[in-house]
Amino acid sequence: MSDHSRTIIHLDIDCFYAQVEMVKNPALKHQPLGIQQKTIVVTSNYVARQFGIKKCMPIPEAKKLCPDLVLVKGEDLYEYRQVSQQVTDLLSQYSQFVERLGLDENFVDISELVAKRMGDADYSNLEGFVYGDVNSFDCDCGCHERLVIGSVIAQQMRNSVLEKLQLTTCAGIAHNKILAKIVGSLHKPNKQTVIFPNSAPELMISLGNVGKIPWVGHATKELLLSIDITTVAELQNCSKSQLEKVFGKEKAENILNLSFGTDESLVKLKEKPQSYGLEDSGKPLVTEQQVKEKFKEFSKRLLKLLIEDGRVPKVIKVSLRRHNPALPMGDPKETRQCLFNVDLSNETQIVAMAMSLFWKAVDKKQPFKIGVLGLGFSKLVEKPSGKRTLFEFLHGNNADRATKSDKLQESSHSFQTNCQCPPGVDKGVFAELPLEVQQELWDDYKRKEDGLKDAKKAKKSGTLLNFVVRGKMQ
DNA sequence: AAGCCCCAG
DNA sequence: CATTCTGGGGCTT
Repeated sequence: MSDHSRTIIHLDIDCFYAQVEMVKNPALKHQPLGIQQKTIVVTSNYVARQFGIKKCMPIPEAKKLCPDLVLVKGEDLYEYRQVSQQVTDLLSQYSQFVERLGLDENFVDISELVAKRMGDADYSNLEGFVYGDVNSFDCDCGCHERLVIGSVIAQQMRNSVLEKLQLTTCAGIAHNKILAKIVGSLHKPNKQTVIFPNSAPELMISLGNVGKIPWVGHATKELLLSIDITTVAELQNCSKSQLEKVFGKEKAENILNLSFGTDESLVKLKEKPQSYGLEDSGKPLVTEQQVKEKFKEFSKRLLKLLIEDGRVPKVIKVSLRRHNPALPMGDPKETRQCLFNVDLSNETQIVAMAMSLFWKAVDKKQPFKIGVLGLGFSKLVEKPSGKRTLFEFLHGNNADRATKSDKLQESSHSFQTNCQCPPGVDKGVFAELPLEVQQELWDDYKRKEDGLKDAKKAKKSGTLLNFVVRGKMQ
């Protein structure tokens, strides 16, 4: 018998972008509402869905189905990202193990909280729907009691999200992630569903096509098709050796397990994002100036995100897709990235780095047509404490005038003794900078070098901590 | 470390 | 107007 010791909630915010817009403007609540990105409706509220509006539906088609459809632009995800983080923060009151999936979903491992409430009479009545036949339940490991308590906690969680953030949600409660995610989507919107372990194989079969299994995407589906497997039932009945014809040993076992609703993967510790990126697929860009303008806009928006995050990036990445009149499916993106060894100093410098990466991918002498352009930052490291970074200095973050001028004086005393152009900085750009700014760049570079070493140590001990706390390696 | 692919919403 | 704008992880070099 597999392990049922955990209790996991999957929480999914109903039609997320649309709900955020309805909170901002309650007049939209009773109108059909679609969120527009470029030429499509990416999501819609439930009023609009009654008209048959679907995810990623082209605007003209949506308007035909529902002439009164109200459209709100949602290409800048900034506000959605903020509300999403508020939800995750709220859930963190229930457990340190909260894992985000996109902006509108969270897994929460509430095993500890459940253990504390076991035996409390108040927590003995199941909340919400149950998938499968409760009477056929036959496991005596205590999972039934834990999941019932889990359903009560899920209801409290959803009440809390509704009260504090005015958002309705769906929840799935199960002993693992995949089952929690699947059952949560059975009753929508604003409902919750629990599944007991013995109903797992039946739930999985009810999905029908293997593509409905979470983590089985297009590529995996095609590989399964190549060995004549299209349904979950067929997958459950196939042998591991058959799967190993097209998958590696590990992946084969993993997929077979998933088909039975078996999933040992852990809910990861809540973490800040590992990267921030922006991209735009507007009209094709054909001149250097157009590309530069795009990068400038991205830089502004990314700087805002990074200031709020508080960490600084080590890597800058440019991504692009060449405009291709060819067929719809493929998304062959090219990326160029490099170490970004200094703190972000200003927009101009970021744009300059982005452009130099751009020219690594695109031949400067040839005409070009860029369909999608993106800019991102990753390898985010904590800022050294105490001293402000150049980044904050130039953006006036938490800086009073006296401190600023003190800092300049400090710098101007020492710049001649110890200052070079740090690796990763354009030598020409560096030479143009005021001497005290050059010094600041160099100091920041040295601090970052030290910070990186610390970060590596911290990562190792973090992993060890997980092992000690959870008894398993992530 | 860089670049691509696959997964998700 | 014709699948958007993200973010995480793995594999190969």
